Amino acid sequence: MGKKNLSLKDIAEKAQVSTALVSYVLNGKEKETRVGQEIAEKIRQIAKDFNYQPNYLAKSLRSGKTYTIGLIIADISNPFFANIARIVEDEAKKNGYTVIIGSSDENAAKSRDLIDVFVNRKVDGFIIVSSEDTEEQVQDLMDKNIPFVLLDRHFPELPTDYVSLNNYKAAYEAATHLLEGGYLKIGFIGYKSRLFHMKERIRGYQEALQNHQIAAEPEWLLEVEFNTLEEIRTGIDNMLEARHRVNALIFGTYRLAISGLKYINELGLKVPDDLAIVSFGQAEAFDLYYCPITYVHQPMADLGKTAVEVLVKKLKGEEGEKKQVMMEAEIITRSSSKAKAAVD
Amino acid sequence: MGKKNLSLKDIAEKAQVSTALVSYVLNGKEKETRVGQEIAEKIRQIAKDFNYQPNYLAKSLRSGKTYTIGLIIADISNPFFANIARIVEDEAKKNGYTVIIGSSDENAAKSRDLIDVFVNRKVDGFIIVSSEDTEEQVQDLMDKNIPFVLLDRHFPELPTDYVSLNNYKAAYEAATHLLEGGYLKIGFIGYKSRLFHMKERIRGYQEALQNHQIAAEPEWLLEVEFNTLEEIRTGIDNMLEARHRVNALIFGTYRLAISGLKYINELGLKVPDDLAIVSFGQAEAFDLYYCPITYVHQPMADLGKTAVEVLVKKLKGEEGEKKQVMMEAEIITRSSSKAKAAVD
DNA sequence: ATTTGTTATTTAATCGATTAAGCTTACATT
DNA sequence: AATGTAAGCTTAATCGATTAAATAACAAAT
Repeated sequence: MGKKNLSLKDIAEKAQVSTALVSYVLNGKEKETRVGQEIAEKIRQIAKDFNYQPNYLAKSLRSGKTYTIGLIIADISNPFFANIARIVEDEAKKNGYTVIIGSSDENAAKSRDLIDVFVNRKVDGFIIVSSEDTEEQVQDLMDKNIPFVLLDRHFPELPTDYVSLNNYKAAYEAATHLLEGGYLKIGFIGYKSRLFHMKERIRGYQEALQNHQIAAEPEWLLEVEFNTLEEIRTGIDNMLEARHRVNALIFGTYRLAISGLKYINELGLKVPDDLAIVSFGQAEAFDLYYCPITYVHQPMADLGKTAVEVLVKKLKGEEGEKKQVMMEAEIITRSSSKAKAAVD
Repeated sequence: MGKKNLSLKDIAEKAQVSTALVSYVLNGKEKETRVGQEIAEKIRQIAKDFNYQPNYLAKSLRSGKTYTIGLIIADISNPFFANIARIVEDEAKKNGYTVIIGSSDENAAKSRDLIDVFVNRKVDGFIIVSSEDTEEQVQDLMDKNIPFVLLDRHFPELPTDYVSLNNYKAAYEAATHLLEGGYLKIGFIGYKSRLFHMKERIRGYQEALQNHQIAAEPEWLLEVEFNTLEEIRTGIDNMLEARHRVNALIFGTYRLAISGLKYINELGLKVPDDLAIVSFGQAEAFDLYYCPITYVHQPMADLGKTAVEVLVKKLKGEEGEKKQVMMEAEIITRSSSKAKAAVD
């Protein structure tokens, strides 16, 4: 109804009391501050009648708290991050926080910009999916005592809170799953990255082969710079050369899998007979593929939820030790990695 | 370096001047306010040395502007909205705005909550993908003089700014495309909704059939309440009954298409021979499907970009008439709607 | 009558920036 | 010498809320 936004002062005038009383009453401090019953009731009524809404800017300026969380991800248009963002949004809301999201495009400079902007806007804390070469930014946050939690990725050499996945184990299990299905020549397509999570996926893949006495050919590991059809094409061609031809492929992210599968379709290869497939991450596309794709299920809901929990606890001052949570992934087996018939 | 955040006052003390001068200089008003050259330089230097960052809360409280845009969408984890969100984020940033995103889940109550929260946080304006039964909320914003632009969906009876798609025409063309390919028995699966954009898609489909002298069977139109396998299954079964069997299907959203295609796979129907397919909206999954899916391409980048432009213009006071932008979709033809051989 | 205590309320500083208005100088003009 | 005026700064109010400290009003105790 009311056109303009009423302030505390307006309510105070209407109730013929000072702003202090109004503030006390509306913030549930009437007991401690001994506000009279009648006056309190009157104030409450007037606030309600005029639909008083406090100005959060003023509140925040005074209290130093904005009840806002900055979420830095690589790209909100990537379903993996979008899913996480949704969980974070919901969990944050449950705790009375609003989320500002920024997409870094895996770019350290953009990430720094976003963090700066969000710090200026006085977010209470950050949830960050780190990009390559952002250790310094993380260190800065620690120096400035700004609370944050790293999500999905972390830097093992930095003593930060984080919530991420046991990528080594997940990759190890993915490879083992294929090996046990009779696929002994397994390729891996990931990103060329200094980021720990990707390194761990590769290490898991490699150690699984080693522990099964498989001597991996160097061509079996492809680390692309970007997810371009160009690179994927060349890499897969390489893996398919006769003298070291792979019969299974693990993709390090679902997007790489989609690019790879497109090319595999082009080549007319049949999954899983010509090539078995396991991918990290889930995708709608995997369900619709003629041969549903086996994937490493990342517990996005748990990841996001836990990250918010850890951060909110820090924000509420219920600190404790560093919270370093490592979650387990689960292999969802579908036909793309069906065990080989006992031939071959 | 500096641990604590310096305020204007701190800078002023270090420079031995009043806060007013510092404010003038750092806001580029030294000319109008005749600040001395030397002092100005000194202030600038000190601000730089100590990496002074203004407190946006204070600025906003004073100016009444937060340079924040509230974006209300149905669900950030839905790629369609996530893509739009990304565009909006980037465009907003170019204009110096930060975006807060909220997911309404197509639910009027949640939508209202989000709007309230964002209004309290004093966003400068809104970009809204409206849910059903939110006309009142839109009207409230108008009454309160809060700038906003409706995106992707609008209410024809409300005189608001909006940026959306010519859904009628897009659906008409989609149906016509199928008709011209020889598919005369076309079903449509959409949502049961009072929202204009969905009604328009249905109308476009229906009028295309009419104008081609096709008498549509009532079973050909399925309006689901929710996107459940249950409803889809029953509906498609219905459309496939012998006496009025369809040979082509239009899906009203990409998610409906994905659900529908899953069931079509289950049934063992071959696209496009048993059933031709056209879907609204694009999806990664469509590329990977054994028979790539023809779809109505929605110009998300243009939609998002234009919405931000329109809103920012309003925010800058460069008003004018109501901006009501209606964009055209484009049919991207793939094999799922390949013209029938001249048999049948 | 004075002190003490309790309850109920107001005053005013504060958060950090912006900005209209006021105050000093210095110097030019009459 | 008196007046005007422009340059260069400072003062202080303001945005809207919170909250420690001060004050008022009144009852009970000394």
